[in-house]
Amino acid sequence: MTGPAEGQGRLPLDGDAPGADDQVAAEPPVGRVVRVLPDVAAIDRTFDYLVPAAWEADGRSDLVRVGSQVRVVLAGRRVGAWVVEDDVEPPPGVSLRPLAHLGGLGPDADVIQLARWAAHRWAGRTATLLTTASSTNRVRVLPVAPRAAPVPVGPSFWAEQAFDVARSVVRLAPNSDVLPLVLAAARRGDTLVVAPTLAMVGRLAARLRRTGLPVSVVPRDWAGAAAGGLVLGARAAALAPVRDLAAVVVLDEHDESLREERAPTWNARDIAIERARRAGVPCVLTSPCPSLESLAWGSEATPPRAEERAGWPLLDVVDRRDEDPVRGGLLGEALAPVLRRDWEDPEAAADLPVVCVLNRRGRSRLLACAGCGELARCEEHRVPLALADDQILECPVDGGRRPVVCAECGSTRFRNLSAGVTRVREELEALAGRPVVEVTAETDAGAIAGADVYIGTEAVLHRVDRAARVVFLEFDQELLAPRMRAAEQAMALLVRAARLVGPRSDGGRLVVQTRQPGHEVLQAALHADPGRLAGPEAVRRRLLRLPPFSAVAQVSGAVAAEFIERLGTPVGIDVLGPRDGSWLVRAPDAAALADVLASVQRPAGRMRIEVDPVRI
DNA sequence: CGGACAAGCTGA
DNA sequence: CAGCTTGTCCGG
Repeated sequence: MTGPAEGQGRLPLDGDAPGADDQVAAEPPVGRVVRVLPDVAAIDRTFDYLVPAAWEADGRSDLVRVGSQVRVVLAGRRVGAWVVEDDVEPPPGVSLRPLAHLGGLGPDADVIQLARWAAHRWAGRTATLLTTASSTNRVRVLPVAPRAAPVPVGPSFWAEQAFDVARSVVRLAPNSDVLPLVLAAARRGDTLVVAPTLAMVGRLAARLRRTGLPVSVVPRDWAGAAAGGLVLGARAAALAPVRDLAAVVVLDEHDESLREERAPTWNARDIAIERARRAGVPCVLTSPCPSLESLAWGSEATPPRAEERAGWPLLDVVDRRDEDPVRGGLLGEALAPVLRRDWEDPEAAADLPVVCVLNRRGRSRLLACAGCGELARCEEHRVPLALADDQILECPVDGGRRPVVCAECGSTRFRNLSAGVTRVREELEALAGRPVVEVTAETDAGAIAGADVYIGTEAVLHRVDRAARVVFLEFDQELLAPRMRAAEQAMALLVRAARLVGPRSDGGRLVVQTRQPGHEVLQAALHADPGRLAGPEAVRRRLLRLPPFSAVAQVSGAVAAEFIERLGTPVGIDVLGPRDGSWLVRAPDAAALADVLASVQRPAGRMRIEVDPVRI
């Protein structure tokens, strides 16, 4: 058994039926009793209530079903709750109170079980996930089930094939169309489609509706989803109602938007996978750059080389080591023609802007050798070294120190490469000879319109729809970020940019400035072959016993130390830290990690458990 | 979480 | 030792 520990603070397991000792039922009949899970922070257990006899008369009792939202009086106050079991035998000796109020219909028994699984998997409360699984407005009657419409036959053989295996990872170039795949799924019956952003969901829903298929977008149309047809949504859709689930599709499974940032840090991809497994239906993940987690989970289907190449833009790698290391700023000579839109076909993309990306995120300063331009980096951990003082270079991973000497040429002079967006904007303007608009996550939409050149952090890639060129002014920040997933995250940025500029056949082109032109991420994008990154990355992760070859949780907060102490070091579990007040708990796999995190009681006080942390 | 209650702290 | 604070427990 891998279920949660029994007893206080945990929901009963399947088959953990009350009244196991089957005594004579001598109690007087009390009427219908339901088990509810209150939506109260710090309570993760169930309570039993009577369905009021008066509800029989007006039909309200018919709406008391597993999943229904109700209000109950608990410890003297009215709180929201979900019915999680019907017709239960209450434990002896407790006086039952009646339900206080009926809300609307909620997630069905399967989704409740799924939410319980997810709460255990990510070490959080079931109620948090049930909130996500529930309608935002009250639903008492489901709409009439839509008539099954004929699904148009897509032109793609690969789309049909994807569903012949239970676990499929379909690699699709950034500018490939996913519609054939969704149609192939819809041909099997009610399908759940999870995408990272609502923007993507909206575009896809509009196209599907034009084919005449019944489409519900959650959370807006929760009731429609429950009634039947295709169900689309962002990450919360993984827990949405689907009438008769026949297939599950997760688009852009590598995208970190599929992961909830607040604890429990559940990932919609992993919930969708589990949901399909429980329902015994095929699950297909798509991505231009499949995550190692997905590749470990399912079988990868790759498109023909020519087709995949066609879906990527061209990539211009500007090797900044060649530039004058003393005089050169961020903006080398190679950028001038791009910024002045001085390219072969001046008509192409005439109305589209040039988008420049400069990530200040992480604030890690890069040091480049003043002699040869090589970056100061730790060979062992592949991260940039920081200047501890004037004489010492320090590795941010293990604190290892070495003298300020370039590993390539022996020079002892280094230059700091940091430069803020604001200053660079002015330099860009001078170089481009036209206005340059700065875009950050805070820039309001009205200010973003009609400029020829934009500059911003990676947020700019979310704020602009199309571009003639995307230029990464300083990509080494991404490639060398001291995070386990730095390479995958850098790849995801290139994918996003690739969609802004379009495929190479439409003139799509990316420009990346780097001092590591041979880096696997750049080689993968250059050759439109993400396998060139995934292969070596998997080797590294396996060697370091990092996910997906283990499962990790980060424990932080005021009472983290006490929690870690209670945890001890069970067999097969590593506890690393503390580092900056937080610990890492590592287990062989996600199930073992969940079990160990649930094996001890949490101390009272503030604590955060981040399962599958992104920034380790 | 928030109410109930018990165990500790203070002050005249 | 009342009156208050702080801590711990528990809710049907």
